[in-house]
Amino acid sequence: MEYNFRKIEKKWQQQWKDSGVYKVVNETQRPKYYVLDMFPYPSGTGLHVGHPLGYIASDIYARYKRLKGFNVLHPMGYDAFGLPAEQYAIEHGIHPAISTENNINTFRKQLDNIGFSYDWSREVRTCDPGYYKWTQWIFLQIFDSWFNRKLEKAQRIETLIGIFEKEGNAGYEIPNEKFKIEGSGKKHFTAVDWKTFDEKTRQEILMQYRLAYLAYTDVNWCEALGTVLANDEVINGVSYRGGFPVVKKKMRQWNLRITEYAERLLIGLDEVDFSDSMKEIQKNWIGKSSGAEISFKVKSDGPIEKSLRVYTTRPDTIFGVDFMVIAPEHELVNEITAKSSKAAIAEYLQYVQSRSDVERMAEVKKITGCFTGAYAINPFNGREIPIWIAEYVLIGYGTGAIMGVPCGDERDHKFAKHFDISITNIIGPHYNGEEANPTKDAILTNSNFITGMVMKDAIGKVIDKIEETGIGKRQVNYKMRDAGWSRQRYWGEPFPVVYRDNIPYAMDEKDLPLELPPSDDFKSAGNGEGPLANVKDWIYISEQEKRDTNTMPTHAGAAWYFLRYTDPHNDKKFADKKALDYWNQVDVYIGGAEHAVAHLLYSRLWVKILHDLGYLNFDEPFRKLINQGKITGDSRFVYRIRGTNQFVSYGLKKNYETDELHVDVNIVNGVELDTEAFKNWKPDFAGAEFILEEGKYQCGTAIEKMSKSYFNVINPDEVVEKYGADTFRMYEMFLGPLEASKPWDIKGIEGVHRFLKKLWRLFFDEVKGKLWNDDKATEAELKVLHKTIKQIEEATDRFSFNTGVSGFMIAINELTDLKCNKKEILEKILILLTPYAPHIAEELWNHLSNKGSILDAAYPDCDPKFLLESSKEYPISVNGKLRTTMDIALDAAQQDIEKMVLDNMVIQKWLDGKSPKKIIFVKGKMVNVVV
RNA sequence: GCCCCGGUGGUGGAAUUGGUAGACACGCAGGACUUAAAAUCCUGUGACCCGCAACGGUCGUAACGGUUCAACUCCGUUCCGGGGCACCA
Repeated sequence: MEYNFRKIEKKWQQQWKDSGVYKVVNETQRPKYYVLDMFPYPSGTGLHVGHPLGYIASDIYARYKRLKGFNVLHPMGYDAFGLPAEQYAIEHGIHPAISTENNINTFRKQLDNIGFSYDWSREVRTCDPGYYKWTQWIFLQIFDSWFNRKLEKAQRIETLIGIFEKEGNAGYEIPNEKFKIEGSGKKHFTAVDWKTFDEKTRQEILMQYRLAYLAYTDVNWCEALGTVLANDEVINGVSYRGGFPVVKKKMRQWNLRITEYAERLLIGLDEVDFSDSMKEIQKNWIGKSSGAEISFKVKSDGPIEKSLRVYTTRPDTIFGVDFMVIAPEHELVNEITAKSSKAAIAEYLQYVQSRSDVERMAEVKKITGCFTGAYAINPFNGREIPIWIAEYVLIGYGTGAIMGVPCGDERDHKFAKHFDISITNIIGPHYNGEEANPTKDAILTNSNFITGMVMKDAIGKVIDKIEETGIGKRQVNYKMRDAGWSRQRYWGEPFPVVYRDNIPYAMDEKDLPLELPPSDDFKSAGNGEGPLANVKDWIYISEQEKRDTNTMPTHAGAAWYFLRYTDPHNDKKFADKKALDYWNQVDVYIGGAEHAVAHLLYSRLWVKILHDLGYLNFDEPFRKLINQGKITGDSRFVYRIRGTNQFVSYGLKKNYETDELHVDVNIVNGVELDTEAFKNWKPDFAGAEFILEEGKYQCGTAIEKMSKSYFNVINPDEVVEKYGADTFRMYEMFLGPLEASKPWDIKGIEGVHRFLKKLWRLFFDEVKGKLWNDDKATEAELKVLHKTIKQIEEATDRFSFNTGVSGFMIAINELTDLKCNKKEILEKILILLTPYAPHIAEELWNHLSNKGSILDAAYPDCDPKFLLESSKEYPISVNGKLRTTMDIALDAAQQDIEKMVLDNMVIQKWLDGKSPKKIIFVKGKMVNVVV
């Protein structure tokens, strides 16, 4: 009987499906464990071999935890809203709902092929009204909340109204500094004021506090896509999808006030187990810096009433300030510009306006600026400091104004040199006159009351002083901006609000979901409005009532789907509290690093808000995050001699003028092209002629992203067809560490396949049939078994699945050498193997025993007494008896050791009078003693 | 420029807290079975030296230096690669 993996795998996949073994219950005494994959966007191209890498890892871990006695939640679903489906609809006239459904079916077929243990009864799709009802509902909870800075948590908006009615907003600063109340023009109001405000004013004020709010903001507008993009969707001034230009545009948009959570998002990183680089990316994105805000009196043609506020992280350099720079958009520009400078400033402002973001970003090194003719007064020594405007200072960060310290900041130094501003040296010999030195360790010179102090110590002293004198304050800033939450698209969640008098009001919960209206017009309606604006009878409910024409970004559905899996069919709540409490945090989350910023931050934000509002008893969604590496493609090229249909082999191409063309990797064996297959590949190449080297056509190679257009995509279905799902699973793991990126390389797969065949041969012989017996296992065989249990368990525990696979190979090699066919041993090996290669394990288990499904087996414990040989300690002879070092180390009497020690001067030196804990032997010689 | 991660045979990669570096696999070479091939199995495989032989010697984890009885592992400097951020004051 031979290893017929096709038959075996089909049989068991069907059996698992029919028996529903992977269905998970919420009610049980067993401890829970939650293993989650990032759910995929069901693209039209299907899965390639890179996608399942993370899914296989999580499946192994989920199955492993199940064997360990945990009740494991291991679900899968689809992030099914999104731009590509809509683009596809515009190009091909197929409704997004239909193409998405088709794509999901393809995905599902491919996933089923690999033998995953998902509980498909819990599948979620973000585009399903039964799901996005709750996305909308959560959005309304966010809309209905504000962030209480005193308690550092979100609260219901009613609590804020209560405060306003009692005491006005005195202790509760409006987050947007620039906002002014209509009519009064002020930022503060009393309880009495509040009572006099009309509905519109009240709603406008509340909007300033809501965690989901409407505001006219500069958004990243992409004309080609007809939509707004979030900051993280814009890369170097162009859209991340398509690479189209993006410009700033003021639009009334929904935003999430994520900035209020900046500090908690930062602190929360300490509690979770993410990789260093992942934490680093999030920290950078949040971009916390601490320093001080300082006010400077200003003088121009005459004294100016308003003072200039600057933000600095280095108040210690206050005496090295040689100029000030304010952003061109700064509100003081007009007011302070001296008559003599008016013309020059106007010209400069015009220049700045003409510059697009792309240009500004491309010419970062270019130094431009213009003197305003005004001066700021250094409050400590009265020195007059010229104020400039320059585009390198951004209006959106800090106060939009900086103090220029050329000896300590590189940009400031270049600016000073370029405009010939004299430079004050406050760090003595640490400044060489040629380039700035940003040190914090220098001793200050020329610095009034802080002269002689070390810079980093002076920071606190200066801040204390400016707070004492009331000219400034300690200040923490974050780079992170609020998240734009409106998209001018059709295929997303409609905003569950109704506008009356242009004020948005939350829809009643019982009217949710607000379903997308049927439509087949997906082109943007122009004027910055999305396709929904075309559906007039949906948008206009009545003359007074109007809906929002935008939809939410795909991040919305993905920001909470892991909560829905706990109770996916609930139509009364987003999930039952009991289910949420039981399943709690995701214990292990596996997915790509590309979601580091957007998806993870928004998920963390939503969970924190839901936690603050009392819906969850945890405030970080993911306890541990693992980023699987990408599997890249291994492309092949052919070289066509220009203007001909002749193709020249790689080694000879330098003799001709050629064009490099990608060729389908499936018709190349190694680097050797199958020339007949090539002729049949595309009609253009039917008459191709080849210039060969040594009778073969050699292709060029390159490692690049796996993509249809590079013809380097490997479909997992083909690999599974050829070698089987178990081989595929083990091979993807064997390729290397889960987190490393690596090119797809089929060469090694034979080795893994051979291993499974070798395993099979321990059970079956083609001639003799079944081989196993009930004999008692020998000491040597037990050693192999227990060493293997230990190794696989440890490897699996630390997600080192590549060493796990190796562990099996070693075990099978050793058992083959021992000719071990003992049922007692083989049974246990099969249990260990189940997470990695479930089909073959189940099949062999079925032949071997009548104990039911292997999926119900318990993970075996390893017995330490068999592990000695596998440890790094070697047996030696002491007084004629064979002892292991572990024996010796554990021996309380220790007489033998003392005798040995007396014989060995080196050891005596190491021991230094203490008694040994552990002795290390190498090849029977003692090399070290641990005391 | 700043921040994070990494660099081990021909290749992918092992080495859990500093303790036999190179497990396991690929590839390669040789052999067995076979008319032959495939499949399977066996042997060898970091470099160099010595030798009839050895469980013989020397070197060796990007480079140099340090700590230690002992360093792929810890510390310092440099080089290279990958990722992130980037006029963020």
